[in-house]
Amino acid sequence: MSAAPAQSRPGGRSARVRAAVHRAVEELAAADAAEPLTIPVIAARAGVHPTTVYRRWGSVAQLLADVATSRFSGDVVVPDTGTLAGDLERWMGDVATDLADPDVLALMRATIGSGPEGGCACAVDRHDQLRAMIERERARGGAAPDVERAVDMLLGPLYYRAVFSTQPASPQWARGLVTALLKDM
Amino acid sequence: MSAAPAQSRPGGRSARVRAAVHRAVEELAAADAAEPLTIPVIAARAGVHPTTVYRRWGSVAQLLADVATSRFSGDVVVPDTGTLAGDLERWMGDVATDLADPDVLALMRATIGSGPEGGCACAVDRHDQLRAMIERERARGGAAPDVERAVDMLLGPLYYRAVFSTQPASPQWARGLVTALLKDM
DNA sequence: AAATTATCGCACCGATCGCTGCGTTAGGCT
DNA sequence: AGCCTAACGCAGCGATCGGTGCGATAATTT
Repeated sequence: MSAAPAQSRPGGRSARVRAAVHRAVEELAAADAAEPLTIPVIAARAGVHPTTVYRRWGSVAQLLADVATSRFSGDVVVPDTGTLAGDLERWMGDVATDLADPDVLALMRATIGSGPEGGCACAVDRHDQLRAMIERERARGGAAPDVERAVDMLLGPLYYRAVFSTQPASPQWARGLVTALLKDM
Repeated sequence: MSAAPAQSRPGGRSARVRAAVHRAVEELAAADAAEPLTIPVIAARAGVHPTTVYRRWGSVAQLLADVATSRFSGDVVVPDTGTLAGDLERWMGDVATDLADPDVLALMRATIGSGPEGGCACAVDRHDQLRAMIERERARGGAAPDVERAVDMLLGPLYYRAVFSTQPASPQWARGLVTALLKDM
């Protein structure tokens, strides 16, 4: 007998159920809060029994955090154009394009409202990506602004417009933030 | 008989009930989502019958929007120090101090999650205040940055840190954003 | 291929939610 | 002071939610 044989089973049907539930959450969050966004509703849309959702995730807040973490990680890759300005401009354009989708925004809003950890789950990955680009530029020998300052001047305005303002955050405008950041340093 | 005698009655008990419900929403939102934040719970905490809340507000989303509009309007006054830099620094310090309260943050998060209009309800007043200060400086004959740019560089980082980051937004740091904005223009 | 067991579906229960008549209280006006 | 009616409290009604046993299914290992 072994010590710990196989504690988890992440293949096949489990993965399929997980994908269906994630998709249902995104679709329901996109339907501007007309749907109550509760576990039976999510399960019904996913074609899955509510019991499964209760057992795997426990609460809507945890489910939303899981969905947000999956959604806001990995779909934007860190570019490598050779210069920090080029990297940042391309990356900001991609992030802005991703945030232009109303469905993505709705998911983000719902996640923020679900708990204190929700907001961080939407942004930590972007934070890490930004730090990676800046540290790479420094390793290359170039001058780069502080990560903290870059977050304030790039992610700050972008996410503010997405959540708090009615003004559109176009990729062109987002790229303009990069030049404003790199100008005075 | 008059045309429209008295369609509303905002005094006395109605005002008292409104204040109690608003207070209950703020307190429940501050109790980090452990409470379900539903109408019977809000009414019970306010010492008010649930029927009243259903009739006056209809849904939790509308109630939250009402509370947020009341809370994020008027508690910060537009200063008048004579210079734009002085006005902005004092104002940003006040706004940052207000946002440092975890209860205020919890209310903001819940409002954002309640509907697409929630985010705007938390920021429109600050937007107007910022525009007022900038237009006053222009009427004074001085040079002032674009309102749009000021929103991006001041409100953007401040609200981003409040919602998406774990980094504290101290009043000193918020005042520093003003000098960074006014430096390059 | 057979065994093992993590995972899912089904039926069901108590609790709570959202909402609606109806009577009562108390602001606002003459 | 007295009337009028907006606003509130009470009782109760479907409907739905969150959660629990128990058997069935299928992913993984031997």
